[in-house]
Amino acid sequence: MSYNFREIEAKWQRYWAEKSTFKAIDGSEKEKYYVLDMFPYPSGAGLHVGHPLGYIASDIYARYKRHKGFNVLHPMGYDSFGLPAEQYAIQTGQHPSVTTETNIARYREQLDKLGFSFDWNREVRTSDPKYYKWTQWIFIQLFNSWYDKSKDKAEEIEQLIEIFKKEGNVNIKAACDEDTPVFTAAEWNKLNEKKQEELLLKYRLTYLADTVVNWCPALGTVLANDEIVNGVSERGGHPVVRKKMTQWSMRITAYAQRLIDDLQKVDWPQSLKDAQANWIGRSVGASVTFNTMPSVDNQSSYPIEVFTTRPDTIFGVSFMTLAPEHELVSKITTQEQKEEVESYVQITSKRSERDRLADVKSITGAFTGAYAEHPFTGESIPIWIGDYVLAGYGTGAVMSVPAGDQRDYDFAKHFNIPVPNIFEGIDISEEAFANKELTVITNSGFLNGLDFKEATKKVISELEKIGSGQGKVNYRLRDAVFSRQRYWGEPFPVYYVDGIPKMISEENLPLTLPEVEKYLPTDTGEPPLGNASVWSWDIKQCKVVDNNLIDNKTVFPLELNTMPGWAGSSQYFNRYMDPENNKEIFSQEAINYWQQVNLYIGGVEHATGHLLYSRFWQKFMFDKGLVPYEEYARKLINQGMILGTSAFVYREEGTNKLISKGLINGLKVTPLHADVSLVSSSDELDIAAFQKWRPEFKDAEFVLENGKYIVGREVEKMSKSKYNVVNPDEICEEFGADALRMYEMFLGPLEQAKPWNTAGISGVYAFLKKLWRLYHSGSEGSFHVSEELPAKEALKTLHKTIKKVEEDIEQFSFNTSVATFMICVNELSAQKCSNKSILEPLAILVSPYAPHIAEELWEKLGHKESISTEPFPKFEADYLIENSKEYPISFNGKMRFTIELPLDMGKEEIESAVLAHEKTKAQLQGRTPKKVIVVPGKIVNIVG
RNA sequence: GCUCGAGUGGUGGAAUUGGUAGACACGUUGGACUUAAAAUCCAAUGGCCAUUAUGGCCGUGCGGGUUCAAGUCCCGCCUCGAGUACCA
Repeated sequence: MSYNFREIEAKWQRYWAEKSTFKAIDGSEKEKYYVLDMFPYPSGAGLHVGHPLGYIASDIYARYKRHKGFNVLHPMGYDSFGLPAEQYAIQTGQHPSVTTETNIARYREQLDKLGFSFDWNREVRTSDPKYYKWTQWIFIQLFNSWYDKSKDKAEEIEQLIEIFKKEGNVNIKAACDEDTPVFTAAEWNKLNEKKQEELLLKYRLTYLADTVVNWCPALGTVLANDEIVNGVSERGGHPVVRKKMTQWSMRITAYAQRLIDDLQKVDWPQSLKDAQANWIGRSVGASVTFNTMPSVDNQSSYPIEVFTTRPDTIFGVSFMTLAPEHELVSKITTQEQKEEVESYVQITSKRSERDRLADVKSITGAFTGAYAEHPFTGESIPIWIGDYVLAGYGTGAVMSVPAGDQRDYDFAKHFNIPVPNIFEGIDISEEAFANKELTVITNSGFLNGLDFKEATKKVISELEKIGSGQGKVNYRLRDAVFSRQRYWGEPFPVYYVDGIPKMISEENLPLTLPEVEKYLPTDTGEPPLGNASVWSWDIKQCKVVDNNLIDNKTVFPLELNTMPGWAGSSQYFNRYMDPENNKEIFSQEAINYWQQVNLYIGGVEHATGHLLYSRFWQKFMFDKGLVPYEEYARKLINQGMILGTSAFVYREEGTNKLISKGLINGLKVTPLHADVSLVSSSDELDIAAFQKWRPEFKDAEFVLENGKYIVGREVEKMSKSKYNVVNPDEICEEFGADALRMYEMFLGPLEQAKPWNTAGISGVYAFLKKLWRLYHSGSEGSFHVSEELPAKEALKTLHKTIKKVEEDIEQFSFNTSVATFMICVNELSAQKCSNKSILEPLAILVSPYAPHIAEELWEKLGHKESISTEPFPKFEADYLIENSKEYPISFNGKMRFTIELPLDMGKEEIESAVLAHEKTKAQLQGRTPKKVIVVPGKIVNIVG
């Protein structure tokens, strides 16, 4: 009987599905363990071999944990809202839900072939109304909350209203809009409802605001910062422009500090934590207000607020710079400078973001003609505008200290502005001195002689005294724009009364996505939902619930934007705990049992997107008392990308000749991608198949070497457009899912990017066949195990393997455990081992990696139940005959000797041997011997 | 520029965290079985030198250092990759 993986794999996949083998039990007596994968967006291209890498790793770990006696939750679902299905709809008219359904079916089929132990009963889809009901629900909770900075916690908006009624907002410390006015209780109570609502919007955790957004005309939508790469859209590479729009935003900045601090609570890769901390970009400094000086043109004085990390250098200010977009620019510019300033503002606004980024070197700016008063010296400081100051960071204005900042220095030199030196003993004739640790301040009034720390402290207290500033922490992180002008996303549960947003009542959720005629913006430029005709009907239904606000006659407009891609993915991990619940987002029993994700595996590309937003939502839910942990994923691993090995043919320029790689020798050639499936493992191109694939080369001349056309190779990202995609289905067909699973693990460390090479799979395939043969040592390869007691040697091999495999899995070194299995099977084969007491535990060991073959062997060993919850074999050190170890000791590279001794003994032996050696050596060198100290198991230390 | 990370055979990668570098696998070469191929099995495989078996020297990006002992630790470079970018 040979290893027929096709039959075996189909059989066990059917068995698992029928018996619901991997169903996670809510509230089981067993200890819980939650293993989560980042759920995929079901794209039309299907899976390539790179996609399942993380899923295989998590599956191995989940299966291992089941063997270790845990009640494992290992769910899967789909992030099924998204742009590609919508774009396909625009092109073809096919409803995105149909496209999505088809793609999901294909994904499911591909996933099933790989033998994952997912609990499919818990599947979620973000585009399913039963699911997005709860995405909308969270949105409402955010809308009804504000952030109390004094408690560092989200609170009910009702509570805020009560405070406003009693004492206004003077005592409130909240995360709110910058432009929130101060008001008293009396003033609040006098306001009409609309005005009150407008003020409340400045406090709500999700709010409507005019924001400058990244507008992508080609995609017809707004993009978040993390959806833009190098100034163009991540998807499609279209240009992006800045545009002002009214949008929903999420007040994630309220949580900036907690998002940084709590990184300490999680076991995540340091690089990912760094990326998040950088993205949030905390900087400590002060906010300082400079007042403009009244002039002939301008009698009034305006305050200009700046943020600086170097308040200690305030006496070195020789000018101020505003971003060209700063709102004060038009107000303070003098008649004389008007023309120059306006033309400069014109030029900079025309420059695209991309140009601005590309051109960092050239220094541009214009003088406004206005001056500000220095808060301490009273000197007049010229106010400039320059595009090196960004409107979007801090206050869009800086106090320029050329002595301490290189950009200010360059600007000053370029425009002949003085550069006062405020650093003792530092030469600033060539460049600015930005190292704050290494100097003391001088020429700075009351700050003279102080270092950075002391001066900063002192200046802040002085600023506070004169009311011109205070210490401040600034974050790079912006509030997250939450509106998208798309069809295929969650509708907002929002309607408008007199321009004021209202939430649809919770019992009326979900507000389902309506049908539309076309998926493009309306003729009047409204988002695609504006095309829906059935929404007014929906609204009338709402009256049943919201009868105070909606009657049969009045139709209130609904929000026409939809939510962004990250909305649905910010809560799915908790929803898996209780996915069918239609009354609550999840029951308290479910969340209290499953608590949080123990292991989360996914790609690092979500570092500043999904992984940040979902932490924010979790913290909010924690504040609301809905979840027991402030962080939802205790441990996270980023699996590395599997890269493709692209193949190239080389066309000689200006000809239709394709030159074999070895014959290029300086010829001018254009490399062209060739589909990797047309190339043999020895890099030979199948010319006939290639011509069929690319009819334009039907008449091309192929210049061969040794009768072959040899392609060039290059490692690139695996992608359809590079024709280097390897399909897992084909691998499964040829070698089986078990071989694919083991090979993906064998390729290299989980977290590292590594190139795919199909040829290498023969090694693990041969291993599986050898493993099979180990259990089929009977005549003609029939199944045979012996009941005899195993040889010592075999026991040693087994226990060595148990130890290593367990250690490897715990450390996620799956690649080395595959090697361990190979060694194990080779040794057992050589020993002609067929003992049941060896082969039974071996099947369990292999089972997380190659579950199908393990189940089959387990059944043949006479077991009726699935192998999946069999206890993991116990390692017993006694079986390792290897209870002594050789300690090599070499001195000077010349003398070399080895001591063999038991592991836990032999201190004296080592000591005396080393001592003897040391004595000889000391004698040779004519000195007294050093003391020799031997640490058991840790070899030797010599102390002088 | 800044912040992380990595450089080991022809290739992917091991190395008990300071203790015999190159496990395991691919590839290559030779052999067995076969009419042949596939499959399978065996042997060799870092480089150089020597050879009658035994051996010798060099070797983990480069240059220093610590140590009896360095791929591993320290200092200074080089190269590549990822993230971020006029962040005040």
